[in-house]
Amino acid sequence: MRCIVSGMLVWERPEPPNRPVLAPLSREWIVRAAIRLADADGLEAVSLRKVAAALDVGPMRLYGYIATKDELLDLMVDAVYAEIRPAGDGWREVLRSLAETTRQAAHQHEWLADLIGGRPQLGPHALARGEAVVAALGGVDVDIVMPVVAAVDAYVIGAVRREITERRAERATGMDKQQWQAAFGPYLERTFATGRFPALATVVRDGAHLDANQTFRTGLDFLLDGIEAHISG
Amino acid sequence: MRCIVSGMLVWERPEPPNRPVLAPLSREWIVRAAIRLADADGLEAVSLRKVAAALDVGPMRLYGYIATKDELLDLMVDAVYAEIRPAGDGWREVLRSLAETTRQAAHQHEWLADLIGGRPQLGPHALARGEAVVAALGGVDVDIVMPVVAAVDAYVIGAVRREITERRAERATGMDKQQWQAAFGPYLERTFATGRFPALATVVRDGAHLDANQTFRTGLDFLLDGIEAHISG
DNA sequence: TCCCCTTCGATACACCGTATTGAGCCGAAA
DNA sequence: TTTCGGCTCAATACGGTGTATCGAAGGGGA
Repeated sequence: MRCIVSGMLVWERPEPPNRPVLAPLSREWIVRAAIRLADADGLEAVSLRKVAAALDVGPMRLYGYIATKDELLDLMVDAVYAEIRPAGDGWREVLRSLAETTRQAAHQHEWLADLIGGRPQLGPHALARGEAVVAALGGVDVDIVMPVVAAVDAYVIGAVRREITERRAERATGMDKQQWQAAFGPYLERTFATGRFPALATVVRDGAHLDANQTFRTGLDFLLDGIEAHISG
Repeated sequence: MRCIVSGMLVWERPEPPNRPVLAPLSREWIVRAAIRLADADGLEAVSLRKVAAALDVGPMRLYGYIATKDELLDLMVDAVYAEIRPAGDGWREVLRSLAETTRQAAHQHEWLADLIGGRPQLGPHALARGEAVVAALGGVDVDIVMPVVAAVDAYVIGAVRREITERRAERATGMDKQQWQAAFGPYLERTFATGRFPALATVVRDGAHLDANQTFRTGLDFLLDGIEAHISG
């Protein structure tokens, strides 16, 4: 008697499940599949089951490469950090480039807005980004490099988050800005009509309305101007 | 035969489920219970089932007051915005107070870091906060009020997010800063020892290390200095 | 050739948000 | 006064989640 399983004869048994070629796998493939899902349908479309299905693999296979779903999210963020490489001459251009490329990355991967700043970034690509920034800031006093980079990072995180959030809200109601204003306009009109927010109403009605690019750059310029005063002033 | 349910006689039937006093409920109670849960055990401890249980109520009762869990989260954030009221004389003190009180709110409700900036804030308390800020900035050119407030908001969102994230990481590994450095120190040591991040290693080793308060205020001062140049310069 | 031991992935579990639906109550018609 | 129809409301049910468990399959010694 040789290796008869559960009493069935060979003929009755299905082909052995360990196909000679079991789908090869790697952390990178997993992360790429997850990013593909997130780019297409948002972060909530990323589940271990769906990622595994996209790779034609059982869900638990993934646990050979990652210990937890959070780790997968960390890897996704680190993969995006690989795209962020500030460039330019002088500290100001480097920091502006840092901010702009981060923003661009968030535009390409909107789910980044949900994760950025949400957990410590110690992955190789995040560190490489940090190295590139700090190296390019070589002329700056070593004692203020960290707070300066931290401030720019903080601003970018918050600005990107709000920008993507607003973009989603617009997309959710209709499709373009017209529809959004048509949807929320009445609510705000009604709210402002109560007279409880006079100053706010004035600013919203009379103030200049900047587009997303202008808003981001204006705030960034504020920050860089303030930094400049401490670096060269 | 009057009103006999499922063939049981009165004596066998339990007391009618519509007790004369069915637990009273309101949006505010629901939100308060949710915030209590989140304060105690983090955002992931907030589930409609647990909130309902805390109120001694069936989960579906909540849907009479909120349409979706996201709405509950919105209400939680708006409830915290009620605590945020900037004060002070002059635009600079108002904006600094705005940033500091927001940060304090996040310290009392760490889960705020997970939500802030993550969805449009149009609730009454958020609008009231906006009104207070804008009203206190009466002397500022109406065309730059919005970008200025947006910039400060963006910085605060990002800074708070990173700060809370770091605090959690420290708490997760051990309990205090010593333990954290003992846990991640070796990893960073090893990583820096590879020589791949020389500039970063230099800054981390030689640069001044600011605590959380100093880091927050330093970045905020950068931003406010830059704003000042545009307002009064 | 047999057996242990490791590996690994299918099954199972606890939990989630919420759609469905059936039961119970109220008001109107008979 | 009784009956019936519509409505409200919450218990059940459903499809999904992340991951612990564990039994089966394969490989390496004896």
